[in-house]
Amino acid sequence: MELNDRKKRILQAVVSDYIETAEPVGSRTIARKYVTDLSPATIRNEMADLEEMGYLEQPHSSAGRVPSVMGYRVFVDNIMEKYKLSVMETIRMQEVMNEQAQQFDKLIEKASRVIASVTNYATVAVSTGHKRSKLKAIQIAPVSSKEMVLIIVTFDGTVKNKLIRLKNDVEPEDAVRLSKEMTGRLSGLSLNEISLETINSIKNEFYSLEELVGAIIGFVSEVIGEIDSKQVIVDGGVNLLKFPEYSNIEKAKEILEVLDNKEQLSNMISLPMPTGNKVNILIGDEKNGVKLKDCSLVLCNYEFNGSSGTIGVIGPTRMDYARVVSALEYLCEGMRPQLEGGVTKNDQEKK
Amino acid sequence: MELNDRKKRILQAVVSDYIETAEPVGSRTIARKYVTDLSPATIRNEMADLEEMGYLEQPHSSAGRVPSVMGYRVFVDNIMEKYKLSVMETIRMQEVMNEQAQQFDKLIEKASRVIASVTNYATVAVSTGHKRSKLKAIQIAPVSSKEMVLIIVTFDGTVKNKLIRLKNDVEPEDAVRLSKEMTGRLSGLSLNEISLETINSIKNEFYSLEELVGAIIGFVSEVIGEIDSKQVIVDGGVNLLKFPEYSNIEKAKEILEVLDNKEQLSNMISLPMPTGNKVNILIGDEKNGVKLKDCSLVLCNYEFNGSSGTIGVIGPTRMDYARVVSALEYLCEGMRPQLEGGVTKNDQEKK
DNA sequence: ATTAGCACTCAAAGTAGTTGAGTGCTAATA
DNA sequence: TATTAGCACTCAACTACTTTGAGTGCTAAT
Repeated sequence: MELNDRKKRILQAVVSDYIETAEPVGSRTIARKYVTDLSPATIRNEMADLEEMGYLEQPHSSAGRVPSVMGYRVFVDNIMEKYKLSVMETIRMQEVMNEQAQQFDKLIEKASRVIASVTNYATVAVSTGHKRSKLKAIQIAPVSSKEMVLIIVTFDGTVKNKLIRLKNDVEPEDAVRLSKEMTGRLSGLSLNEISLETINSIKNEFYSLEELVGAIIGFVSEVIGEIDSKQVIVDGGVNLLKFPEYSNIEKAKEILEVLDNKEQLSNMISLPMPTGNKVNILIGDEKNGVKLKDCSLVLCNYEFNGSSGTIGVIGPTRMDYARVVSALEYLCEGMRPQLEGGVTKNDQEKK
Repeated sequence: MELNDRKKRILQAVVSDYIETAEPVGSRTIARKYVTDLSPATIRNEMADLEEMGYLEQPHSSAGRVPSVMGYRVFVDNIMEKYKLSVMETIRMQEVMNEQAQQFDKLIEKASRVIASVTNYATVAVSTGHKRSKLKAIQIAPVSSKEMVLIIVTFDGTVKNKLIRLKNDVEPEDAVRLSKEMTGRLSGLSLNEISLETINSIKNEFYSLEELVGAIIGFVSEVIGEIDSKQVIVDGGVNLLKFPEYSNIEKAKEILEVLDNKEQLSNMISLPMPTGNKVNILIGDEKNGVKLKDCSLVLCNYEFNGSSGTIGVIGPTRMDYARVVSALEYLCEGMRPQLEGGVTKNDQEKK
């Protein structure tokens, strides 16, 4: 049997209505609200076909139809129309993009927050590719003779700092010299390219600053660890509670617990880097080993000053895919490298 | 009527059992499990008295008794026995205290996490008193000739940084000079004592570095803003979902939404600085304007290198107060100033 | 090919009836 | 006089049964 035009129209009606109401959709409803040129009986016949083809399901024999995972799939891939973001929505997203464009880590945090609030689902973001981000500078800023702030800056604009207290005095000049030297030797290397030999040679050269050098090395490895164990940001978990699919606590707990488990989330999101920075939609079934039956996940990759990552929206399978996709695309597009005086795509569109 | 010893025993039984089971407690249960030397009938009479006195309530006429807010109050103030923390519990808390003792902001984050996981309720922490924390140093660390990391360090060990990009080149020497000068002039001042005049005089003196000085001033005011608008940390919200009082979604949503609203939380927690760093227990009724009827809040103040704050546990009124109080007291005690070589109270106890 | 009509299905909502944990009161007991 | 056994009473929670209505599939008419 072929998915002809009429069948498509009816499938679209079922999915759209179900997305809106969360109730099984009957033939009458469709005839009244969507496909007014056909009678319920005809629609019933078509729906029976669609069910046979695997696009629809019936919760029980006298209920309306509900989209199956396959149904959502073709809806998302072939039927769904592009959602046009409202002005308010674009403004809210742009505000964030403009505000804090320098610091990678903060940027993602803000981005997650907007996406959660614009889509009304939950957001998850991880920064991968980070690993490859190269060291730009190591700075030692003396606070007092025994206290230093260590700073590591990478090429993507991530800044990590640590306040340390030393037992021995260190002259500010020495600190400056050391940081210059370390920056010189280590700059351009990716964080995990820094070898023990390099470190040791610095250690030998600055044997008088042994304690400080030790602290720096400790900090560097700490930062490597931190950056490698990708940062996972979650926002908008509570949003999900307003959907009827989570009105029973067990379901709600299930998903909120997943959102609380950064480890698991990271696995779920970061494995399946799909094509370019197109959005990728995972529906229903198990996603990367994490089983969240009735959830969908819309993922989008972003890039920013050489670092990249994935930001995703988690919600019920009955998610407003069109809106979510548009929002994510707009945001990720707007997050492309912001070089000095650079113009992002969204800016251009506005003109 | 007087709250004699026998009544106290029975009240204790009711509260303890209700805390454990979340079910109304009947006279038989008490006679079997707690007050074995009295018959159910006698206990019934006493319970009727306790109800008349306002310490107990009946959900309906043929149910057992449940503690009233007043009942919890006297339980907490006069009846409850101190809970002795298990070794595991103390170890878990100490690990955190020792690990990241230098940086104030990170410390509180970790502390919240442990408390949530040790108590199995939700934790909320704010850092107040921060406002009074004094500026220790302003550092400018050049990354390249056009990029600088600005760093502000306060006396309590808070470090804030920001990566900025300038239009004009700045010589590293100038940056060093400027940061020395600014540290010299501003160090020791609390963040909101920094006056416009001081700022302007620096601006005049370093007119050639106008852009950089401008950026720094912007950053300083940003940091003041950030520190004044207290940082609110929340953890363990999902923990609450396992309690039957939140098995209906509306209730769950209500409390999780409060936990999501940092503004509201901050008001709820930070207003009622009670005596010293003793714990303070708010039961049931409205707390500082936020109405969360069936919740209790156990608060404890901490101090750390001159900054202070409040950490609190939120849970159902039927909370294991004794355990929560002990955990909070232990933790806040352990968080006292960690000066070089200093010994905290908990360390001493161990010996 | 479409549709009106009708019998059929089944979850959800409503209606009793039953059960059992718990109470309060009274009269017997230590 | 304080305690307790005994008993009638209450009421949420559970079960079993009925009703309702939205929705279906099939058939015969258009």
